[in-house]
Amino acid sequence: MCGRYVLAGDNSALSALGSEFGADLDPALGEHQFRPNYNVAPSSNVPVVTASAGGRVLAQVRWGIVPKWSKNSSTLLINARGESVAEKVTFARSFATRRILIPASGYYEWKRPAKDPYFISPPIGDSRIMPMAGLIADSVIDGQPVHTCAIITLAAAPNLEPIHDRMPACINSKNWDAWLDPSIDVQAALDLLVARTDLQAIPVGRAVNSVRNNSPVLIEELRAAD
DNA sequence: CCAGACGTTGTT
DNA sequence: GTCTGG
DNA sequence: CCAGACGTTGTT
DNA sequence: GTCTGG
Repeated sequence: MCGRYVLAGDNSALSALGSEFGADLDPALGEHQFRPNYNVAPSSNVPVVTASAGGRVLAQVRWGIVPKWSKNSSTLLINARGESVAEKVTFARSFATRRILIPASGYYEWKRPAKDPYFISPPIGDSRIMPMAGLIADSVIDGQPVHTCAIITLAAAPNLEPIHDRMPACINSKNWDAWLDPSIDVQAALDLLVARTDLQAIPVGRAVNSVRNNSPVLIEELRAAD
């Protein structure tokens, strides 16, 4: 699954990324500054690329959908299974019309049973960004309407399976346009979900466990003693 | 008809 | 709210 | 996802 | 054990 990830880019990097996606910064963000985040956790606000009337926008939404039927806000849907996302009542409408890309440099996984943490990312030299497939929903949190998102997951690629059996779905860059287009067929959108086979996993230190820790050190490969 | 799930992951 | 299970 | 609180009254 | 916070 994907319950913690990394977005190393700062404001300028994300602006550059924005142009890569053909996206402008959401005017609603004002002078908002994006900072590199080596420990992105559920319930935090994350940058996402969405389609908008005028083209595409790099906006900020809260990670974790709180379903409308949920009385408290403790039900956080941070992932949606690609195998069923188009059918589940909770996700179907969002999947059909509100697909997004969630920029990431890589993500963390905790290998059971010891919960050894790993950082999983594109190979060195490859594009430093790995946009994950996601969707947006409208939630109500503390009585306020909030845009929230979830990351779509698939069965893990064979090389990652020893660590965990799920992984975030990605979209080939040539298909970003189609993915973000709310008018394409649901089946066509499903067909764009990819379980990348070229990601690399490296063991990292347990410092990543605590979200209070947030620095590039977290994604350095663990050597010798833990 | 009403009750209870509705989501994911991991664990039992 | 809406669907499924009993 | 994991970490850390989870409780009250009164005192500093 | 379970909930909240990050």
